[in-house]
Amino acid sequence: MIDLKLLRDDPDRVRASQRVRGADESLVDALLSADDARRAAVARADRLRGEQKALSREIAKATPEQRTALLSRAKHLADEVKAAEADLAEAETALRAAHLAVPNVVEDGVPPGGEDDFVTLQTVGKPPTIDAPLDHTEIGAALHAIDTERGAKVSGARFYFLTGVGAQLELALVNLAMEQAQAAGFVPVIAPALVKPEIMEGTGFLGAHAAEVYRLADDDLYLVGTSEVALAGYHAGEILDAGSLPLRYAGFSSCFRREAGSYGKDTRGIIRVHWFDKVEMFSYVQIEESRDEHQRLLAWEREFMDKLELAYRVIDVAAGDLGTSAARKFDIEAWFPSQGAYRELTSTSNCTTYQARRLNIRARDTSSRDGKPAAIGPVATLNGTLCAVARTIACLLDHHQQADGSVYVPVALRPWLGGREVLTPAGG
RNA sequence: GGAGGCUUCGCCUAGUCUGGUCUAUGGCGCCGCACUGCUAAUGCGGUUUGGGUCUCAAGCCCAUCCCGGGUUCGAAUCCCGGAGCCUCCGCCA
Repeated sequence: MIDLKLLRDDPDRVRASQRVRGADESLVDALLSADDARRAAVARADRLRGEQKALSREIAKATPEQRTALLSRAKHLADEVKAAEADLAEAETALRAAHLAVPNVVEDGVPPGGEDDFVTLQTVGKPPTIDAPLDHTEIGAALHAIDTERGAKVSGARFYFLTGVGAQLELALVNLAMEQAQAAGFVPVIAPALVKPEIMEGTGFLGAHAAEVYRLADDDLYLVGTSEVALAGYHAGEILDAGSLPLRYAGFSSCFRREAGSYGKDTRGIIRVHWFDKVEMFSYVQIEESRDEHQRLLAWEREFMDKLELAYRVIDVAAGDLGTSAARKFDIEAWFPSQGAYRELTSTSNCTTYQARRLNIRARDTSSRDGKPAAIGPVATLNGTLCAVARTIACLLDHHQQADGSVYVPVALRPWLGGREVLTPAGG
């Protein structure tokens, strides 16, 4: 949810944000009038409740003779209070709906436009040149590392088994990612993959992308599409000590996505699947720190790409392609030789205070008190992929394939793969 | 899955039976001030959170006793539903 105070003080800024997103500007005015309506309803309900309180105090002190007269007045007033409270509840519901409909205000400098209007910030490394490259499905099959046929037999389309060196690769990547995160000061976390509706809603995944999310109807729980959800919910409803910020967590969990509406896209292999494991970075920081933290998350993502010895580019995602919660987003896209294209491997978003407002996560600043009450305000939350395992494996096999059918193993991964420098097809 | 107990403003706690200055008690912690020639002791004051109003300062007002309903002029207190925690039984990796 955006800051209503900002909206009242500077509605044009919010309108401008809607414009670069290609979103509906009239939502801003709808929110403004819903805000006015709620405040009017609050004023009226508060006034009536005040009268009611005063009157009921009189009744408590009144003599039995006075009481009868006061009671009839009080009964009438109670009806009015009830009606005013009903109006207020309605106004609050309307405000919340209007509030949720407005996405985060984009950061200055975000490229305007849609999916294809990203700006490439940096290109790193040289894409390998291989004649007639195989794709990761073929390589994975030859290595007996990826079995999508049996994945389909057991669980359906977009499921897979990682076997042998494929399973080892997952563990190697997770270990490498967790080791790097811990060295950078992240608290390692194994997070639940099932969450309650209010947490899923608070992180913004039940809005426009609700169809992407698996729901367990019998238990009213949702399967997370990323551990961002659990890591954001971790401090929901809490007031953090500002002195303890930044708080950084590296969460490992399975991720589940229905991939509704992506039929026919990446149907081969494990680039786009219903389930995969992921190591996700998540930071809670003061709002003034959020831009710098975003750069740090990007730097840690790049560090990981460098360890995997991949050629990649960093893109500044255009406003229209940002999620609801994000004020800015950087993606890292690595080179897939078999596709002759850069494909997204990681993504980092600065959600500023938008997500924290929804989840009611605040910080108390006790540093500059001088007898004054401590300042309390929402924190900024940021997230970034460190390693989305399945897609990263797909990229590694594709990117590091050799002419002889073997796959080069990046130096950083070798300690977890028995020191192997190449992966060789069985029997080849 | 079955039975019982518990949930109060950071933590602990009084209050719930018997509805009305509960405008929520006390302790700890924390903040400020005073005093003693030092951050210890003592004394005094302050200390939930959100919202409304406003010369966005003080003040005033409203809400908030796990959550949601209900009864009532009036609910921390009574009734119904739900959540979480604990104990025991059952089941289970």
